[in-house]
Amino acid sequence: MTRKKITLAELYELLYDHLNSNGWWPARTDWQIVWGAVLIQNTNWKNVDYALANLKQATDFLPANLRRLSNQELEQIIRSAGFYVRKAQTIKNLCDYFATYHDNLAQLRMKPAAELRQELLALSGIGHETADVILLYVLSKETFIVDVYARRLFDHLGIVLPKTYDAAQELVMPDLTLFTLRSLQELHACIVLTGQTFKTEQDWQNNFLTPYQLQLGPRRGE
DNA sequence: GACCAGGCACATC
DNA sequence: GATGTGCATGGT
Repeated sequence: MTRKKITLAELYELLYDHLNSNGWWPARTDWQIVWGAVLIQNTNWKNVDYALANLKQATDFLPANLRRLSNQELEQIIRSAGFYVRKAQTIKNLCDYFATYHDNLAQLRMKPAAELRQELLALSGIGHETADVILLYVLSKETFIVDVYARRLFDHLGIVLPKTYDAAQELVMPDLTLFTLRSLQELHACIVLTGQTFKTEQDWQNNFLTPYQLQLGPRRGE
């Protein structure tokens, strides 16, 4: 059977209508999002939740308080999230970075997205995905997060994304012009939710997305 | 007990 | 640039 071709915007509408995304990164404050973005790297949310609860207790998520902790202390606080030596160092690196802006996120948001991305990627422990999470949810920059959930969903909709992060993102980027910051956050939330909703191959075989096939817009310069 | 979960840096070819 | 490996916990 042939599947109906839909655009990314149409896919977003389908996801929005069928899933209760409640649309946000699960966190109350900007700082909590930043630390959560690091802690979630190759881990599950439950383990991260334990670590975040400890971190809130110890620091209220404030960078100024985090800086007072030794690496060893921080490691024990976030231990449950796994890879804790590296993640503690990464959080410290972010603290140093934010310190150069006096922990003023409003000031950071005034800088261009490309510049911010470059600065974040220069920090050890911050890769493309983590940088994009911080850009999209904390620094109010419009971007598309290429995570395993996005790859999996696109795959089931007939599009295998390129292996390298930049190439994958570039392929999706032209279609993002129709999205607002808020809807891009919602889109990512919905995509994550598909991954959490459809776990087995069976789940993917028969669901509200089955009749559709994604068609992305032309790439720049083609 | 094996396998997995919203990565990343580094070594090697 | 592509591919392989170590990092570590808690749930199923």
